[in-house]
Amino acid sequence: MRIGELAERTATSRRLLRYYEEQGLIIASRGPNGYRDYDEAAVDRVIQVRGLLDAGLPTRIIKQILPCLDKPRTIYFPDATPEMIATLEEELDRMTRRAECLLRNRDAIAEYLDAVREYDAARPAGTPQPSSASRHASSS
Amino acid sequence: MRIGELAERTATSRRLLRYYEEQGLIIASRGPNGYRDYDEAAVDRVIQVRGLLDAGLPTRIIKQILPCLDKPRTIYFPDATPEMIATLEEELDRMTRRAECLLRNRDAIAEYLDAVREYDAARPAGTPQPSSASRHASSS
DNA sequence: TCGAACCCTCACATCAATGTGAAGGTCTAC
DNA sequence: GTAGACCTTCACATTGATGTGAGGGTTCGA
Repeated sequence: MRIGELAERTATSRRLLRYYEEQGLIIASRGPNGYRDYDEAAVDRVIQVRGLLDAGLPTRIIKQILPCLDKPRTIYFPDATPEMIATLEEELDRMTRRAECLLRNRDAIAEYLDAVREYDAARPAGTPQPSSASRHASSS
Repeated sequence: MRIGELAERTATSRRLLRYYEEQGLIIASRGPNGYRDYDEAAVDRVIQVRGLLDAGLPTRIIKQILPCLDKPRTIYFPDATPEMIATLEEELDRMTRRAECLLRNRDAIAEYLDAVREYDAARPAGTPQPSSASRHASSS
């Protein structure tokens, strides 16, 4: 498929696809006219890249870890340099911490929303609003 | 405490602290000389902001959700506009998806690392490396 | 054969999160 | 009272992920 289709199927701008290629995150063969040519797998690949990017990893890191994540359980240790293993371990850590933080804050938001919904349910439309509500007390 | 101490205690540059303040993420009172003056709670606050930032939320959003996350279970619904609730719900979703992606990829990396370690354990130093290993087959 | 809809590269613009440094005030200790 | 270590604001630089547009080729259908 050409870049336009890939862009549409991954909800990613052409510009970004070219950028990802430039960063070595995806590869494309070229037709005789110079047009990029992608295979089916590129769709998943792009989606994964976007996921990692959205998860906060920089392209530099994604490029390093991507080969280890190839879906068809390809175990190819040969080019796993110790340096790269170190990067992976580090990033694993960082991701875990990031996810924890994310979930912690997410739960806090969810809790808040629940409380708000309960409040709204108990006090349907038109109920007078207290101009300024309970202020906090204890620290940290 | 003054900005220097806060910077040290949160491992955040002074510049960034001023930036967060500019973005409305933290507040500081001022001494008679114009120096910023932070209370104990600022430390946690900054750490939380950094966490959210690291989790991928832009300052714009953090500013909106931060008041709902105040630790001492402060329930103050009055200023929870419907618009803000919507933002929260949206962000909640986004965070959940982000966390999922993060964990999915983290697990994939962990799995890979485990496999590598097993491989290394079975084949201690000096074992000949196959120049190029198994390539994948199935698609997607 | 013309126009629309693709594609290419190149390059500059933008935005958020940061760094860095200049020019200057304040506080403290010697 | 002066040096050093703080602080202030202002402003420009940078980096990574993107947008946008110019200038130009290709493909295809009317």
